[in-house]
Amino acid sequence: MKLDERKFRILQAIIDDYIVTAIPVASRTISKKYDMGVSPATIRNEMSDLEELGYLDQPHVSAGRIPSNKAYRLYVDELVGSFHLDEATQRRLRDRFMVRARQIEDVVGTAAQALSELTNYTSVVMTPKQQQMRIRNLQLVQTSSSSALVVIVTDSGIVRDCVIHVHESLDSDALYAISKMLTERLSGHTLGEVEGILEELIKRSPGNENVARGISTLMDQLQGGDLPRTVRVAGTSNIFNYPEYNDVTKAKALISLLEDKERLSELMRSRGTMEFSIRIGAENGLPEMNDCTMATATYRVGQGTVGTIGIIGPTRMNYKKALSTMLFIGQQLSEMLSRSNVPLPDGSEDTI
Amino acid sequence: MKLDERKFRILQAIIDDYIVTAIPVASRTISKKYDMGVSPATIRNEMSDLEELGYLDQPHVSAGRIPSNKAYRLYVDELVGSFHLDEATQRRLRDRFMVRARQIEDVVGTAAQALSELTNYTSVVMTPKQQQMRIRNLQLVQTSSSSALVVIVTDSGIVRDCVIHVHESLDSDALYAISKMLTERLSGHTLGEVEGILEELIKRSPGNENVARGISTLMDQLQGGDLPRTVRVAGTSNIFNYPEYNDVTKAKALISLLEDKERLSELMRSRGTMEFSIRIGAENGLPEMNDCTMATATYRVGQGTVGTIGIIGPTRMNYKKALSTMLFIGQQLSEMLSRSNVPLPDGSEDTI
DNA sequence: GTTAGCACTCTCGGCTGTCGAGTGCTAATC
DNA sequence: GATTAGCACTCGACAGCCGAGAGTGCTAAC
Repeated sequence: MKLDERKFRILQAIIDDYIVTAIPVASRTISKKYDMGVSPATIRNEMSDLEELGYLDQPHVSAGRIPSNKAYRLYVDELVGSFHLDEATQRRLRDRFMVRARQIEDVVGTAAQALSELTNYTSVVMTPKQQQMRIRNLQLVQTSSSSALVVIVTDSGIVRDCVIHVHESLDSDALYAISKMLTERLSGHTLGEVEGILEELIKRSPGNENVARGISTLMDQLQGGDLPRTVRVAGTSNIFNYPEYNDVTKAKALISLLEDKERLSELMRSRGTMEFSIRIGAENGLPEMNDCTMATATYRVGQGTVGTIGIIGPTRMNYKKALSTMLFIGQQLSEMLSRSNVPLPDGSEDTI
Repeated sequence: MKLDERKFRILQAIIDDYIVTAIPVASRTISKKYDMGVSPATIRNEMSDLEELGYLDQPHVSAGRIPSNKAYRLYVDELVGSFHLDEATQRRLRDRFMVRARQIEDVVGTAAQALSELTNYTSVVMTPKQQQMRIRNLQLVQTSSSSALVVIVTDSGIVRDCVIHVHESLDSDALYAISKMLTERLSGHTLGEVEGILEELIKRSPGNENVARGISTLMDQLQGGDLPRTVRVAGTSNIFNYPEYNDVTKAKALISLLEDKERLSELMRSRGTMEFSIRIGAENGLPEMNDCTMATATYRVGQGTVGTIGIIGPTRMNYKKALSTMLFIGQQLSEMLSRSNVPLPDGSEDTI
């Protein structure tokens, strides 16, 4: 049996209907509401075929049909490429991203917020691995007589910092001198390369061992090799908008997952670096995500560095809207973080 | 009718029982389990009196009694002063706070996490107003040819930063010179005083107007006058541990509140600066908090600056445990943030 | 003042019957 | 051969009912 034109249209209609109503779709509904030009009985025959083909499920014999995950898969595969966000929303989003970026976490927070508000689903945004970022500037700032803050500015204007111990004999001027020296050596290199360079530095000028080792340890932290990267979640309570999560234990399981940043970043990391990925229901591989779809997309910071942005919603999510919003925000994020100058709004007053 | 010794003991027993079981307490339970030495019938008479006095409610005629908010109020008032956390937990908590503090947000995050894990309730921690913090050091770090990061280190080792525009003619050395000058002028002053000082600076040396104005605008932001201050929430999913929130709509309302940082900080701000405050049910003034107790305590950063730490749980919360944990963590937080040196763990290697 | 005894009330779970929605099948029709 | 009308059938949702169990309030006795 093949999936001919009409079967496909019927399947599409069923999915469209189910996405908004969340109740099993009856043959009569399709026949009337979607103007198929055939009677319910015919639709029923087709539906029966579709069920046999694995595209439809039937909760019980006297209920309508609901799309199976296989159906959603077909549906989104068909959809791919047709994602376009209306101009008005695009404009509004662009404005929203015209803010000052400081720590990458802030930008990521804005993105998560926007994404969940626009889609009404829960959004998850993960900061990228930072090995590929290039250092532009490094500076030590005295925080007490024996500690200093290392501030690293990367080529995309992103700032990272960390407190380290310093020897008491080093005053502010000495730290500045060290900063200049380090900036000279390290600028243009990626965070990933720093370790090697510092090692060499230690070999060549043994006097500075401690400086180098300090920075090196710091780098490890900043790269966050195996550490859980920062994950921002927004719109958690949105899951209650969907009857799928009227069941308290289900809701609890999902919310617990959203709170567990480790598992969540594991989940997102497993998507690899494909431009985008959609996992429907069991494809996610987690029991608490069995009636969820998680869609993710990557964004770029500079060259080669990727972060992940995603949405979590019921399998019957409004794929078209959700995905186009997500992809657009991902683009915006990439653009904003890859401009070598952090943009400042026009008319900004705080100029020195 | 007065609340004599025995009535009080009975009330206490009812509350203790209800706190753990969450089911209405029967006269027989009290008589047997709490060893009152009188028969259920006597207890019933007393309970009847207690109900008349407003300390007990009865869901329906053939159910046991549940404590009213008035009862909880009496109970916690009686409890005040007897909060003590066992040594083992204290030790564990102290260890947990022996980490590197950088941004105040990080410390606050740790505190929130610890509080929710230990109590099994939801925790909320708000960063303090920062007007009262004293500047120790200020440094400008070049982030691009036309922008710089202002890093401010306060007397408690807390770091704040912000990006500002700078004139293209200023190179790294020039920025360092400006930093030194500003540090000299501003160190020892509170963030709140900066504005005045900068104004004077502008008057005296008109050449530097832009510098000063830039920093001043920044200060406004950092103080966050009326801006919502940072609020960290942890253990959201804990609310599902309590049958009070088996109702999805209730859970949704509360979780939405927890997500709305503006309302949440408003709620916490309204507590004033008392050492601690406990609001039971309707005392919170929000419909979604009607079966919740919210307990808050203040913590200090340096002198005069206070932040708020709090827990949200069902009205029948385990007050003794919850409050002693909260108060202890508040203390730890104060201590850690008020030590003028940010502590570093022993054996730390990253020393320059 | 305390308590035993008992009638009374109310909730909860299980069971039943009805209603309505929707299907599957068959036979007639195009 | 595809489509459709008609009808029997199935199943879930819902309301109503019943009995069991929990717990009280009251009364009368101690």
